[in-house]
Amino acid sequence: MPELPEVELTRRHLDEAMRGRRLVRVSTTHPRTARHNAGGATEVDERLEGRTVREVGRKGKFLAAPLDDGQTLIAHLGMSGRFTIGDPSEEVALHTHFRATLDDGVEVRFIDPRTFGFVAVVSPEEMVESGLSRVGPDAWEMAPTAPDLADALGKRTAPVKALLLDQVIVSGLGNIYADEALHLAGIHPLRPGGELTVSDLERLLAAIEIVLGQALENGGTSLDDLAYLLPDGRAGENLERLRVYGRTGLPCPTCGAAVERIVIRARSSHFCPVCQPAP
DNA sequence: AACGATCCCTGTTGGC
DNA sequence: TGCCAACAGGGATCGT
Repeated sequence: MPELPEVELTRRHLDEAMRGRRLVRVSTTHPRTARHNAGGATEVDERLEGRTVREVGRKGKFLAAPLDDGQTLIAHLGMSGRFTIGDPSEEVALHTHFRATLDDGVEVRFIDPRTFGFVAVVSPEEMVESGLSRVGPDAWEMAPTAPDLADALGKRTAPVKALLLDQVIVSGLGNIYADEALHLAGIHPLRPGGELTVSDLERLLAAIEIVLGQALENGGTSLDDLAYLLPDGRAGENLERLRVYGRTGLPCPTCGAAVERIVIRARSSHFCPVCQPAP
């Protein structure tokens, strides 16, 4: 699944290809991909065509590209979305829902089998109304300090795992890296968020930085099913570096105990029962 | 307000 | 071997 590292690697490729480029022709071909614009695919295409991309940025798992007229192109990879950058003559892959031809002849495509992702174009006013304005501090670029995080968690009673997935508190973590960071920090996923000490949170923030940094260095995590691929078609190599995610029953890399799996908020959580003591 | 459940979707997997 | 139900999950939405 694309989480912060995969989105960031995608951003770098898109910025390289799109910065300063004009969108000559845009074609959105799936209604769910355009669902965040009331006018659907037609509106997305019309509002994007002719615009020039200033740069491609990112906040959490959202890609946000400001345009020359003040609008912003927003994209989310959902759980199966990926971009490709290439020649318009290349064969169009199944589940290609968005295509944009740039003024240098390059074509950017969005492929998303499960359609959890989307492409949207918003004005500054619409930006305020959109979910993007509510996205919290980016876990990589502007991670909060431990005291700030303690403040944000307050007396929250929800499991820390659920709170890490809440993009309002810290943005960019998904199921894989949340599990990985909690393991590295030695924190059980069911610990109530508000009960974590500043010391716990310092270890957690350090773990998040390590886990995300390692994933970025390794080109992201490509699961074997709906493999996440970089825009250049390469697969990430971080899968083999995962410590607990998807490793139920296998030995914990730290102590050797069998990794366990439980369900929290309808999401699988993997943890070591020894290194991450139950609350 | 906070929390938890439900829904969306389709490729893959596992059980019979 | 073949079929089909179950599973995976980010975020929006809704009920409590």
